[in-house]
Formats: sequence, C-alpha cells, structure tokens
Amino acid sequence: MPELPEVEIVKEGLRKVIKPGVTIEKIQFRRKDLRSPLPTRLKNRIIHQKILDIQRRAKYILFDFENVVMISHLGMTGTWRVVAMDQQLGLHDHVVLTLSNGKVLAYNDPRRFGVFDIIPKPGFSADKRFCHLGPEPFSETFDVEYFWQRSRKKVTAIKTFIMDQRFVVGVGNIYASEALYRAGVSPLLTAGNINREQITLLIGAIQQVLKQSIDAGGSSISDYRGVDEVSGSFQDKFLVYGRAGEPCHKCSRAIRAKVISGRSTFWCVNCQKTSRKKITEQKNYGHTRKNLSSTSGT
DNA sequence: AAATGAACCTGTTTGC
DNA sequence: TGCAAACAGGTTCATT
Repeated sequence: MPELPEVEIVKEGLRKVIKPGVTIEKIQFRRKDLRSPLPTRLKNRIIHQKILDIQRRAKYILFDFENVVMISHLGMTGTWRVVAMDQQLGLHDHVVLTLSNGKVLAYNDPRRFGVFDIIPKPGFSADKRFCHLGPEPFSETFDVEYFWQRSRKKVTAIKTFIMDQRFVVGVGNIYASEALYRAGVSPLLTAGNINREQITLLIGAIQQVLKQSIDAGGSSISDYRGVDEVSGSFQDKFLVYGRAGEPCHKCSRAIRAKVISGRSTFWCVNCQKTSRKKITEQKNYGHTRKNLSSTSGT
C-alpha cells in the first residue's frame, strides 16, 4: 500500500497525536510476529520513556527515544489509527500503544508484511534495514551525476531500477509508473542506457509526483487511510497506474500494462520512449523508419 | 556480482 | 450464484 507519500502522511498524523514528551504507558503485542518477530524483550526500553520526535526514513516511520529508536514499516497493508473509546480491537490489530495523553494507537496489518521493532541507538546506523538505503528523493545527493554514475552498466529495466531502495528510497510500484510517464521514459528502457537529459526529467518527475501526492494526502486505494481515517485523493490523479486499455491523456492511445520484475507496470507506448537516440534518428532519418520501428520494441 | 523469481500473508476482485 | 484463480501499495531470500 504505502509508498513514500503515504508513509509521510501517516508520520505526520502520528506527530499530531504524539507531541514531544508523550510516553508510552503500555504496549501490547497481540501476536508474536509480523514479517519478523515483535520485540517482546525490548518492550521495557520504551515503556514510560519520552518520545522525543517522530520522523520518516525511506518507507520507515521512526519514533525517536533517548536510547532507542522504535521503527514501523507498513508493508503492503499496514495502518495506524487512533482507537476510539468505545471501539473494539479487530482481528488484525497486532500492536496497541496506550499513550500518557490517554490516546490509544493501534497498528493494523492483515497481510503482516510490515515491521515493528525497537533498535538500541548505538547500533542503529549499522542496522541491516537502514545501512544500505539510498538517498531520500528530495535530498541534494539525489542529483543527475549520482543517478548517472549509479545507473551505468545496469542491465535491469529503469522501472525496476528506480524502485530499488538501495538506489533511491520511497519510490514504489505506483509512483514508478507515474514518474516514468511524466518523464516520457519507457519503463522498459535499460537503466544503463538512460541519458543525462532523461535522468534530469526523471529526477524532476519523481520529485514532482511524490510531492503532489503528499499535498493530496497520499493515494487511497483499497485499504489505505491516514491516522485520522481520512482518505488521500492522489489516486484520482493517476495518469497511467491501473488504466490499462484506457486512453493516454496526451495522445489518446491505449495505456499498456505488462508485468516487469513481478510488478504490474503501466505506460504509454507512444509517449514513453525506450531510447532518446531512436527518437532523434526517426526525425533525422525518416527513410529508415520501418527498420527502426521494428527494433524499437516499446 | 547482478538480476530474476519465489516466498511471505490475507482479503478482494475477476472470470468461468 | 458459486467457486477458484488472479491480484494487491513491499521486502528478503534463493537461484542462476
């Protein structure tokens, strides 16, 4: 479910409920594990301790304590919500926090692909879930030169490449298709073949689509909701995702769908090119058009 | 080493 | 209508 914008919205929602200095009075694990075991033995490291801040790194929400960091990853179906006074806990409410301000927060996750853990600070930066993460997409580090260097010699599809959290964090399956469409780059382009102009467009498109989605409260498809139960609206702004067969908003040709590296991918064959070079060749050498189009294979 | 596909789960949608 | 298959926002592990 949640890519960077949705995680950002959930993090902000949690910040509104958990002001600095609030403590967790009680923590309840209603099963022993999610994707990985729940940190039963480390519970006492956060009980009655002040939450200093709540931040986001990649698709993880970080609860900062004096000596530990409590982390939450929403996987595909994870949600946090404030449990109403008279509300019963549900089947998939796996983690329940009772706060010193009287509020109760529940982490719900039907598929249990999420992560909830407590990491002592001395080992945080070396933690295997964080040490290999790439730069944040809005950071200075994520620039054309970085993209160029990292992508050289890569044989994988550009769509798969930008979803690799070791390269850049936060881009998931929906925003990968959306960013590539906005940049006019085919998801099937070999990552190592992307040129500087396309990189510039793609970085801009990734940043733009993520920002616009955050501003819209994220995308609410299926079960995603913010902490306050309010839905985001960016799903209404999807230009290609989930629109197989429907007309491209630019050229009216049918949006194509294909599974790439196991993930559904949507794009416009006409507006998104596999090679900048080929477009130029088509313009300059029209008489070879037939030959080129037979190998362009978008 | 890098790249691909399977696996981890449950719930919902799609198709026969 | 009913049931089975397909599919879903992510990450990690095994295999090639």
